[in-house]
Amino acid sequence: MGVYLLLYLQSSINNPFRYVREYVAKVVQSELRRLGFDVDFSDVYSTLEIPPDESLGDLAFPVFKIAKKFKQNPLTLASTVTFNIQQCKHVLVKRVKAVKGYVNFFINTAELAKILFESIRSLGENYGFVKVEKPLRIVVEHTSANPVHPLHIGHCRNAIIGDTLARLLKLRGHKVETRFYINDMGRQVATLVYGYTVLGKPKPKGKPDHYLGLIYAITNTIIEIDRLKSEIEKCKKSNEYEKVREKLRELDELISVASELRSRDRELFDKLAEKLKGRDHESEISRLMREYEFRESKETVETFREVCSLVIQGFKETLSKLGITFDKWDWESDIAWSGLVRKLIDLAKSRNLITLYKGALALNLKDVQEDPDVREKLKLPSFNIPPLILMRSDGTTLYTTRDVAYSLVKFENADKVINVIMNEQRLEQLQVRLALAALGYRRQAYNQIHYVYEIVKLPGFKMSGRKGRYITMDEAIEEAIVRARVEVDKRNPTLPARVREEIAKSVGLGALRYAMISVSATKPMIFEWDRVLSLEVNSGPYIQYAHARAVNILQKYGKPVDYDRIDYSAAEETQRRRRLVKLLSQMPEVFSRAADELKPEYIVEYLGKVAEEFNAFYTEDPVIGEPDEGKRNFKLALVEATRIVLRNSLNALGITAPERM
RNA sequence: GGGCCCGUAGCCUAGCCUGGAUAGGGCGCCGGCCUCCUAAGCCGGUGGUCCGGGGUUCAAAUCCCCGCGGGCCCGCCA
Repeated sequence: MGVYLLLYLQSSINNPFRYVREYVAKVVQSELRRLGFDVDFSDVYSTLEIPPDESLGDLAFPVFKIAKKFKQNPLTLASTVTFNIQQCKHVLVKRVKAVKGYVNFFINTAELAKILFESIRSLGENYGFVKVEKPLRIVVEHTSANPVHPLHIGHCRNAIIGDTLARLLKLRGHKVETRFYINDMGRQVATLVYGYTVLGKPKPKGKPDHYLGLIYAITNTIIEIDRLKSEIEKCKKSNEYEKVREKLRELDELISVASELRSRDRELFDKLAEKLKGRDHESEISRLMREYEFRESKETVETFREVCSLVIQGFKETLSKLGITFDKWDWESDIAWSGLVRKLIDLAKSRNLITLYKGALALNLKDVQEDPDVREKLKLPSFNIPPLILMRSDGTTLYTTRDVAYSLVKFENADKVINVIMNEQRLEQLQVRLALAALGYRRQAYNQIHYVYEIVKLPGFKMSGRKGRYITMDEAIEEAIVRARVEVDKRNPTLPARVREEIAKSVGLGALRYAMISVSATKPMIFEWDRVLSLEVNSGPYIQYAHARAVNILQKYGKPVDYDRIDYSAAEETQRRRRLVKLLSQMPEVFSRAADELKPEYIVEYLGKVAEEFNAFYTEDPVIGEPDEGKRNFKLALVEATRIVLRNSLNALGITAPERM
């Protein structure tokens, strides 16, 4: 028992269910050892599982592996172990039963409840957030949308995933830094600058990112149309009619895009079309890019910065509505201007890694791909990744090259870097890591995680910033709040307007955040208002509602819970109470796994279960009306524990827990 | 052509990494429950070739191989 006591002191107070596992694992291990089977504690611990049906038990040890290892009949072994365990008394174990090769344990829930309540009482708003022993410095780069249009619902998924990961890691005890990469050197920003300049740099009407986004989409579409038209002429001259037909179809599509855009702001569209007429777009945009990268023109530099700053101002406004902020905003151009990109190219030269690919300066990735250590650590696919082109013929650099440099910047003060970037960029992200490895930056190559998420589609089509076809994040947020407000007004017409508005915000934003992480990131998502902004079961509001009910009971009761007069036998009286006690004790485990494996959806799933159990408990087991004082105190403590678990878990996901709704 | 991701009831989704006991939820549909802590709720019913076929294993939704369907990538774009 001395060992158990020690374990109790170590882990029970902040992680009740883990303590139960350790306790049971210890019991199993010592029985097996007594029988002459030498097994590791950690093996037994990790083999324990929760039975599919609680009538089988609360925790189970399948003996199959061990039976095989020691050449025993699994059924007999399970029975023997069970019989032996039954010979001693174990505080936390109520009953043991052997079933078809499993040793099934029934937990003494009254004892578990004691530990749980003690933990809740002493930790309160920190309950569940178990810290890692060795904190890491972790950078989470996310959102990083091109500063040429407003954030749309695709970025919304990215932002919410990234922000949630950062929250989890921070609560886990890591030192987290969030970063936004401002991709201001690409062709896209140059295109916007081009359109913005020919218009005479107009002052934005309305939200700047929305206004500039429209200018960008119009400029881009007109350029594309002009390009297609000249290509069609070329093909006609060379009698390539198949191609002509194909391009005409493309042109048709673009013209309908143009008409959509024109209907959004006729005056702006016509003016832009007028100003762009007859210009050589390609060479003007290339000139702008050159002038910016090499800082050849002060005016160009200022215009690029001005345009990006305006859009970013819009980003910040949007993100702040969801409570998302960044520690650092990194300008791609700053990295290029710092000379770091140049240094990397020199490094590649000195290491003899430069090759010519398609006539351009490129990084040889052949040797690094053959390194078995690299192959394994980077999980390389079984095909050859061609050399990475570092520079255009005109001497300007490319996105991927600058991204390699940016990786080094992110790693300056970090042990690990997590990039939340869509699936489309998988190969590019792999190339970055491969390039890092080739250049000798193994630490960076191996500790950079590409956190992949799939794009968000609209029911009919794919969103496109270039075509101006998107649902903006601002619209989504607004709509979410509006929908929630309708419900709040219906249910609580007597509350002051200010309070109703606050609840509507909490519920609407909660629904949005919950929906965005309740689907695994690698699954494509189709955005439908009714699904994303659901206010029903298995939604953010469902969880919040359970929380509000818990708060309501405690408020109605009006006094603090009396933990000294609890009749713990109440814990064993109903299945519902047992389940709640077990579930609530599991929060620390669930949270830790979610943070360590970067899977916030574990918490979503867990919250669903807790809310469901609590709602059922709420309807079938009156708390305040309980006549027996000891039992009433038990129930009150259970409600308090539920309240804290729900609130803490919601907060970990960036969702607020309203006290009433 | 090559590579990566996804495929679980009419629809959405968990479980897959680390194989275990009758595959969990939700939406929808059908039927019940507010003189009692907020019905954004609860209870019951309906609905499954876990894409298909092989293999490994005492045991496969889960691991391996071969296919099928959908998405994405393979640019001196980002």
